[in-house]
Amino acid sequence: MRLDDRKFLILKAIIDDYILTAVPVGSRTISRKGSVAFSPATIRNEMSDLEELGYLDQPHTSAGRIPSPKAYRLYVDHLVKISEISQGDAQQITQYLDMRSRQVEDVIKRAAQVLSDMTQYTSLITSPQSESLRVKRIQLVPVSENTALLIVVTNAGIIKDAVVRVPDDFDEDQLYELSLRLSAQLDGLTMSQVRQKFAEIFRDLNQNRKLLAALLGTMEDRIGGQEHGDMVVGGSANLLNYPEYADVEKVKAFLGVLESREKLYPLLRQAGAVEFTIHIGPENDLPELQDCSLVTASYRVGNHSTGTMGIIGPTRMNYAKVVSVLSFMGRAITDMLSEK
Amino acid sequence: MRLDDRKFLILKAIIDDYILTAVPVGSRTISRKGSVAFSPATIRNEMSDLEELGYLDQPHTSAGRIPSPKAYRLYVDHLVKISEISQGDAQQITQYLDMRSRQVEDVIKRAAQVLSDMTQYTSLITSPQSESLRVKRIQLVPVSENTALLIVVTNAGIIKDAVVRVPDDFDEDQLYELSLRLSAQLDGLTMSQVRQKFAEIFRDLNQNRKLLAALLGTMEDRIGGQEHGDMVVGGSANLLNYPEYADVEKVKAFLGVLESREKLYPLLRQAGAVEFTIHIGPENDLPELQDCSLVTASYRVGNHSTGTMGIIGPTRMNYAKVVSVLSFMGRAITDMLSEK
DNA sequence: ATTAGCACTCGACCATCAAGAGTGCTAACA
DNA sequence: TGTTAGCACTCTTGATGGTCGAGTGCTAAT
Repeated sequence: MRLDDRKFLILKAIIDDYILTAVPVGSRTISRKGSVAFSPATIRNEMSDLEELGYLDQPHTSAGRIPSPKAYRLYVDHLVKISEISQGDAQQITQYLDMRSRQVEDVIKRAAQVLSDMTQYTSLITSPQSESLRVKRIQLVPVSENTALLIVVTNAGIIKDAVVRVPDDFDEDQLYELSLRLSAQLDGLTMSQVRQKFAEIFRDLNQNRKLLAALLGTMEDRIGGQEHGDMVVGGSANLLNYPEYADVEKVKAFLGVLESREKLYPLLRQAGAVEFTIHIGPENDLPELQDCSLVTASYRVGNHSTGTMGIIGPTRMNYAKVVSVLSFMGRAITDMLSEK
Repeated sequence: MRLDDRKFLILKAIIDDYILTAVPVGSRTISRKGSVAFSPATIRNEMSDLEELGYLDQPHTSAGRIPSPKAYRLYVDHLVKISEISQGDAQQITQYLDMRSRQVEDVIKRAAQVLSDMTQYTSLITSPQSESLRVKRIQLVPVSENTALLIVVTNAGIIKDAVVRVPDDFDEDQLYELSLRLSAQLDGLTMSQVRQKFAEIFRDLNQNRKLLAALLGTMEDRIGGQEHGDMVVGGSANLLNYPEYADVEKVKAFLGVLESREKLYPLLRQAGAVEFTIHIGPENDLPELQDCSLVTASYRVGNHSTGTMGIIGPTRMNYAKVVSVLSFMGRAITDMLSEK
C-alpha cells in the first residue's frame, strides 16, 4: 500500500485539525471541513489505511484518530508550507529587540521573551559560543588588595570575566603591564593554542608562575570549559495553556527539565550551527520530552560565533508559525549583534 | 473571650497537624495526638471558640478546621520555636556553597538551588545591592575599533560592566590614562556624588565631552538605575508537590509571577536589610500570592551591600525550618562573600 | 468543667445509566 | 471498481442517586 495524493490530503487535514483542537479527529469532521470532498465513509477507509501504515493512532475504539510522530515527521518534511512571518510580527520583534541596551545578555533575554510570547510555547536561547573562539585581548583590573578581575575579550565580542587572586606585591601598573604583554602574546589564539603558549611561557619565564597558573586555570574554566554556557528560558508557564498539560504530573516533569540546564544545554548545542532542526516527540533524547517537539535555529555573531534558539511545545505544535518566527528571529539577532 | 493557655495549645496542635497533612483537622485527630489530653468534645468546644475568634475556618459543616492567616500570624509570632538547623544540613549548605567559583553570581545561583532543595519550596535571591554603593575604580578596556568595555568596581566588590562607544582617535594607552584619572577622581563616591563630580568635570574640561557623557549615562544605567537587579529563582517546580497546587490554574498563576521579575523584585527589596520578614497569605501585596507565604532574610557583603533571600511556599509552610535554614544561609553567604 | 452519646450534615466514592461521537462492516449504487 | 448510505457496536462523558465515614453541635450525665 502506498500513500497516494488523497491519503496525503486527508492526513494533512487531520493534522491541521488536531494541531488546532487537540481533540481526536473523526471522519465526519474532516468531511465537513470542505478541504476534502469525500464522504465520511470513504475517509474512514483511508484513515484505516493510514493507521495501518503507522501515521495515525486511535486512543480507543470509538474515538477519532490522532497523528503519530511519524505523521508529524511527514508533515514537517513535505506537507506544510513555511510561510513568511507577518509584517506586524516582524516589526514587533525588531522593535522590542532593539529596546534599551544592546548588550548580548540583554538581547538574549528579550529574545527569549519575544519568542515565547509570540509562539505561546516555551523558548530557550543559548548565548553565543564558538568552536573557534579566539582571544583578542586580556586585561587585569585590580579589585581589592590582592584580587583582580580578569577580563577576556574574544573575537566574538564576548566578554568573560572572573576574579583571580594576585600576589601582594603587584600594583596597578604592573597589572596593566602584564595585561599588555599577555594581550600581545595571546592575540588571535584559540583556547588550545593558549594552553600551548602558556607552556612556552612557563618554560622561558621563572617569575609570576603562580599568578600565570591562576590565570590559565581561570581562562580554562570560563572559556575552555563551557560545559554549559549561559542559557535563558522564556515562557515556562506557557505550556500550561494546552490541554495536554492538564495533568500536574506532566507539568512537574516538564518544569523539572527546564530547571536542569545541564540536560537542556546539550540538546540545544547538539543542533549546532545547522540552520534548523526539528525533533518530534520520541526523536528527543530526554525521556521527559518524549511528547514534546523541539525546534531549533541558530544565529550568528560576527563570523565565528553562533548561538542556538529553541522552541519547545507539544508535538502538535504549530510548526509553520514556529519555524517562521525562529527564522526571522535568527536573522534579527544576527543583524543586531553583528552590526558595527 | 480571651485566649487562654489551653486555646493556645489546641491551636498550635491544629496548625502543626495541618502543616504536616494539608487536611482539615478534626477534634478526634487532635485528641489522639497526645499533645493535648482532652476529649474530642472539649476540643470541639474550644475549636468552636477559636473559629469565632477568627483563628480557624471551616471549609464546610462536616469537615475539620483549617487555620486562618490570623492563626499563622499568631503561630509564627508566639507559638513556634525556631530551632537551630541540624548539623548535617549546615554542613551540606556550606559544602555545596563553597564548590567551584566564589564569584558572586555563582554563589547566588547555588544558594538558590540549596535553599529550594532543602526546604522543598521555591527560593528567590537577589544579588547584593547597596543604598550607598560607592565607586572604587573605573577601567576602560578596548574591545574593538571604537568600542570599549566599561568596568566599574564598587565597594561591594560588585562589578558592573557595559560596552560603550569611544571616539576613533583614542588608543589603548589613552584609555588606560583616562581610567586612572577617573578612578582617582571618583574613588569613594556614591552615584549621586558621581553625578555632581561629572558636572564639575564638564565645567572644567572641554575635551572628551562626548565620551564622558556616554560613560556617565552608562553608569547611571547600570548602577544608578537598578530598577530590578539580578534575581535568581530556584525550585520553581517544587510547589507542585503540594496538594494545594493540584489545580493547574493555580500553578499557572504562580509560575506567571515567577516569570515577571519586575513584580517579584520589589517584594524582596522592600524587605530591605531587615533580618527577617514573614508575609502570610493576604499580607502579600501581589494578588497571585494571596495563599502563599513569603519569608525573607538578608545577607551582607562587606559593610555596605546587602542582598535578600526569600522562600515562597503555601501558607501552611514549615516556618520553623524555613526560618532556620534562611538564617543559616544568610550567615553562610555573608561569610563566604565578605571573606578576604 | 468535662465528657459520653447521638442525631445530623456534607463531601468522597461508586455504580448505574443515557447520550453522543465515532468506528467497522455490509450492501447498494454510479 | 470506487464510493457511499445504513446500521450495529464500542467506548467515553456526564448526570443521577445512594452509601459510607468523618466531623460537628447539642444535650445530658458525671
